[in-house]
Amino acid sequence: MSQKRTNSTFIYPIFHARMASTMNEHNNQNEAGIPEVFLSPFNAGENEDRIYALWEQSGFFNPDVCIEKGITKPDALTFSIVLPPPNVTGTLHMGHAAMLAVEDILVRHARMQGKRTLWIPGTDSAALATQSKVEGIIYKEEKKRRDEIGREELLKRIDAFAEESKDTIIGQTKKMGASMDWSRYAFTLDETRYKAVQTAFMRMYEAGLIYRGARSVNWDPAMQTTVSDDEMVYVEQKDPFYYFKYGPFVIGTVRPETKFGDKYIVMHPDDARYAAYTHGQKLEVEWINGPITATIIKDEAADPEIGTGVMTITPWHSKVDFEIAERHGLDREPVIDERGILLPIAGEFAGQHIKKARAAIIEKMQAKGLIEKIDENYVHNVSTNERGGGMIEPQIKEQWFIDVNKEFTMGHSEIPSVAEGDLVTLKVLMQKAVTGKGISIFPDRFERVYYNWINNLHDWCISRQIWYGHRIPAWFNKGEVKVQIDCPGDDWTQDPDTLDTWFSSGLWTMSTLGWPEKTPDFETYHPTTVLETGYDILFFWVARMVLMSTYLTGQVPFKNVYLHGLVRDEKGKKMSKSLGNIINPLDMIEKFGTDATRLSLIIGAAPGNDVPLSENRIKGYKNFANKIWNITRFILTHTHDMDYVATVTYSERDTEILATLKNAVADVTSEIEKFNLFLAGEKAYHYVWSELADIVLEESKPILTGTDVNARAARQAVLSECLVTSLKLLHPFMPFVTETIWQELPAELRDSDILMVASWPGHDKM
RNA sequence: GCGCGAUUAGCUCAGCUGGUAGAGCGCCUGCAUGACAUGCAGUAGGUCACAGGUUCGAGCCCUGUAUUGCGCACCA
Repeated sequence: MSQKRTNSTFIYPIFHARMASTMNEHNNQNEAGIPEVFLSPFNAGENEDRIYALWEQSGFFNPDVCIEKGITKPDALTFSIVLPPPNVTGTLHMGHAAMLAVEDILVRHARMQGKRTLWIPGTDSAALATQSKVEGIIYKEEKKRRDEIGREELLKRIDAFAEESKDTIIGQTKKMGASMDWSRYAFTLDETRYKAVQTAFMRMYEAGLIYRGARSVNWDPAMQTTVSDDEMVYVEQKDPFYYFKYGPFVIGTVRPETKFGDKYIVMHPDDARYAAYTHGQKLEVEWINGPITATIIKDEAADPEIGTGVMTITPWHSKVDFEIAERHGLDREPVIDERGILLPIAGEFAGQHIKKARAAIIEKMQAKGLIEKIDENYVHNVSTNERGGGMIEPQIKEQWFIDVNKEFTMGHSEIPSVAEGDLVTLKVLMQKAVTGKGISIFPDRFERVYYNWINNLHDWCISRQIWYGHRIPAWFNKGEVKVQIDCPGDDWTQDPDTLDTWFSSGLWTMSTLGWPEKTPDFETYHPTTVLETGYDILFFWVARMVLMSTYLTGQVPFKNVYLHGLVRDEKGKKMSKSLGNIINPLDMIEKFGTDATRLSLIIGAAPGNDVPLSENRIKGYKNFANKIWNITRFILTHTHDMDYVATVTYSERDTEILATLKNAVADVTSEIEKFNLFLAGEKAYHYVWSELADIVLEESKPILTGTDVNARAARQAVLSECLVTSLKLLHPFMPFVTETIWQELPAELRDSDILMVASWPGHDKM
């Protein structure tokens, strides 16, 4: 097939001798003077790895090299961005692909603008997720549980596993064309990052912002660890709802197994039905395991509208109950242990697992006549652990917390609307970073979501009972606690707990740049220019980085936040294994090329909106890559005899074409700068296809084959300009096809050997 | 319950500070024309959810309603 086409290109026998010497050496040309590669359609698979290697070897991913080689001026504006580190054990999915596409576009654009551009790659240990994955493998293969393996051995195994799978995700990231500076690769658990975590913990502890206390936490009995509020998922479930006779009252519950020790009866102070009872009044009631002395508590937390308006509380196993108990200084007692086994307070049921005990408890209560009625169709939400899916059991436990409401005096501050010496809290800092415009969030409606979340924010429980992660720099000795990095002495043992993975993630913009040391990188690139991540991670991560950075450095972590949407299937459904609708980015790259895959994730994907993806969509952009290829072929075919130094006189139409081109450049540039990549991509696409190819090329045919030498020369110059500029314009979006073409262009047309560092059109190097 | 969105062509969505409705895909018709059939030329298809209001003028601004998605809280 390509053979046939070769023959068809013999039409322009004129061959400029000058051209031959200026062509790149590796180019094989046919007699028409254009590189042979253009005679068959663009083949992404044949070129992508070669092109990525070319970029990598050039060293230009590293801004220091760009300065060294004179590509970037040392005093140029900076553009910096940190990669949201994928889990070290993960594989690339469409969400990553979308993220990499967006970030790479921003980065390539900035680099071409001559900015001092840094994109730092890294991976996340993702403590809980990784440990549970490895534990799962070990259990499956060796039938061994955590305790049987031991801390040291398990950590060794996890490290090995992480090291092994690290290369997978890195390799896949490169496939997407991501132009990151691999020499600055960071891992959340490496030495520099560990030091940042310890330093942050120490400083916040010394300032009283981290404290240790016994509070109600979310306990996962399956994974044996606390879980943060944000990592809980609520699942709707139908359970019987029991109405029990509790003395003269009727109380309701779905969880009879927690009720053994209930001895406080809570009612709203204004509830007329119970006006006869007074706060603190005691009465004897017959209960599951015999008589109990109950106390009346009047508290507004009791909603008169719900059930009978009366409830008993279990402070140890419920957050709300815990708060009521706090308010009134009530006793609290555990009923269920950390593994879900009933404690001695349950009498004859002690030692049983709650799941099995429930039926027996109900049976006994039935026999004692304590059951008023049972509603079998009660639907309620139960909380589960997002990672692993286990039920969450509130427990009171001694843990480490970050106090978000404690007032302190602000130190050094570069945050707008926060001055040194101001009395603030962490919550206030998080708010003011955004209200003061130190940080802008795109799309801006998420700023309101962000405030909403902060207003509801509670102290953050940062300790986890898992082994993989950053060890807490705290030491215990007979009830005494010391917070320091080194062991204080023989009698001291380190807190076995590790930190919530988001604690270290919160330091990411800082730690990747070398904080707490005052490194040149930190001085140059912090605050970072933009943080790009999914809107689903606004609370987990974005807010935590703001907290950490504003407090510890007096700087915002980033000036802009770009939130992308979720990649869904073509029907708008979430991609999941169980639905079998996952589109694997690597398959798509294989099938349609990276450029097509990238574009399909950009065009039509407004920030903050979910993007429906289908193979068909990607295929459409593959066609576009080929279109660019053929535009090049056409222009090269008609310009190979061009005289690059001759002055030409433009016709009115020539000038108009160049003006249209200039407009397109201005449009695309301004949309990128406004973070409207979906519009920028669409406009570039539209210009190249509908304007350049469909109109300009078509109308140029008679001129190029005509006899008017001047008109022809002028149009040749115009088309060359259109081609070069279009390649530049498209490069951030479609780096591979544009660079592949660039490498084949005559030297006269190029202002740089590598398109990646060519100058952005209409933009002199800064 | 509180908050944030969405509702525009068959589908997925754009539409910037109000000025005659847009794209991609799909559909239909024609076309192997020397860049490209991974293509070209064209056609059809919309009371911009509904009801009011502001305005010379509203898809866009205001009020309300409906439907729908998401987040948070509650969940005795």
